[in-house]
Amino acid sequence: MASRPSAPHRTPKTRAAPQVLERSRGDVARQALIEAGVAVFGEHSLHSASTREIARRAGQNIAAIAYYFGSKQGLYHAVVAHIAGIIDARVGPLMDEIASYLAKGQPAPERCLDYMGQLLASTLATHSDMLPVTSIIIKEQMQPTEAFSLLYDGALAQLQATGAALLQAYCGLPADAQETIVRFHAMLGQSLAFRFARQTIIRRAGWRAIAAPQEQLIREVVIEQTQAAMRSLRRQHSRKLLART
Amino acid sequence: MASRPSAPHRTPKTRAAPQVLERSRGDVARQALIEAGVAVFGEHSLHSASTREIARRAGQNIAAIAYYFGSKQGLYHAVVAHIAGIIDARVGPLMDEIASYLAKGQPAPERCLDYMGQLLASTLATHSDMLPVTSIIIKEQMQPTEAFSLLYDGALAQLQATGAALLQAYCGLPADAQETIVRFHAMLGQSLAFRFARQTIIRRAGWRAIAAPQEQLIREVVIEQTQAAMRSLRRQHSRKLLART
DNA sequence: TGCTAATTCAATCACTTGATTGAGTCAATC
DNA sequence: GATTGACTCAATCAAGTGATTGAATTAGCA
Repeated sequence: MASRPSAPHRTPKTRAAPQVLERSRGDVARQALIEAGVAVFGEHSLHSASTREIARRAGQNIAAIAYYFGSKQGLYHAVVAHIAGIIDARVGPLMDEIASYLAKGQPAPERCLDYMGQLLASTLATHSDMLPVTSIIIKEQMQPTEAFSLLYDGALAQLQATGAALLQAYCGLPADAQETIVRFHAMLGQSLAFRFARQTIIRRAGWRAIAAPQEQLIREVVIEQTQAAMRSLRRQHSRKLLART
Repeated sequence: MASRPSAPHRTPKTRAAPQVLERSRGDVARQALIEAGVAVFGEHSLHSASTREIARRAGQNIAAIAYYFGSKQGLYHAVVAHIAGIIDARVGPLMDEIASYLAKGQPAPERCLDYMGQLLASTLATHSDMLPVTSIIIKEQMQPTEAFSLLYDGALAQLQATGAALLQAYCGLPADAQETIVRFHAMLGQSLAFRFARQTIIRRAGWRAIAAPQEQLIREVVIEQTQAAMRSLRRQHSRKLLART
């Protein structure tokens, strides 16, 4: 952790908002390293990814990693935070809209069904650009490092909460019940299967990749099956309420 | 690939059947290396896993890896083949039973529903013993090596085929249609979500691990939601048939 | 222009990696 | 009991690892 006397300005954390107008030379280098990091950490594990490879792809010197991020691990954390930002940019607006809709009270059942479909569809990031992102996420799922919290707190928790809220609104399940949580996670799994069990579906279906037409079919199926499960659940719940009176 | 003159006997492939009565000294060493390999390749990637670590855990000398498997990659292939055997041992008998039941013709709808539930439940291997296995599988899904075929041909293909056959029998979908394949993969995803998106559900639900009570709840939810989707699909199909007449 | 801080660079460090080697050990067979 | 082939071992190799260093370069401001 010894900082060099000539460079005491290391940024503490690169947080969100990778927007336009890159200012200093350093910001360009930082951004290039993070983007190269996404690619290389996606292809290799945290340990086997080589800083030389990352620097090479970013067009930077190896020493730049220590200079901007302190260490390889520091760069990795910046990469994971960057990914949380990507996810949030994809599904954040929708989640906010759903939250504010539900907050108004008296949600229309059909609207809830539709929102759930949109929510699952928005997690269906099968585009090849998202492949290294998916790869890093799943490594953190299976062998979480301390960087997992960046992902969870930064995006995944809100996704789970939104799903549970929709199940409560539509099916009457309490949003914080174990059953509700498990139900939404299983529904989400339908979508995740095409990102996480990627090679199996590609081989089995004889696809070369998962492109627009494939994603279209997947989206329809996932939405339809999810809504079927939700409708069935809603009927069960109504029946239970009737029986009680 | 130069073989040593004093050890020209390298086994070509360790295939399945890791049954009782280990004979020679070599078989014990081989087995120990494969089991240690499952653990270490589960925790690290193919590249970052260290042969020294594997040998240490197996209680073997490093040179034993080259001796028995030719190279680190040779050991890795043996490990993946071993995993395919584990999966097949878990779900193979059920798949065979389903296949022979369907082959008899005139399958009972309720029986099909039940089989699908059993099939998905059998893929729900959340026990901690299976963690490194799951880890290796998912690495092959995201960045397949040539070892992926061992997994796919050895177990995954039959699983997919069995699921599609059940969907055909119950819902009337053609087993080899894209839609059918995608539908079963999505259903399977409900179960896989608890193995692949492991850390998210553990955090979200506040679990310490996924043990028996958790697995019980997951199993019920997955089966119930899958059967709801299937029933809905069956109704759609019946309606379509009626409309045609 | 001159000064200073920010940034880049090649060189180097100690360390780990997979693989190889040849000598050594073991157990079975004659 | 010697011989043979299967197996184990410590030592060693070249190649690659993350990190560090101090000098060189660049940019911003006076």
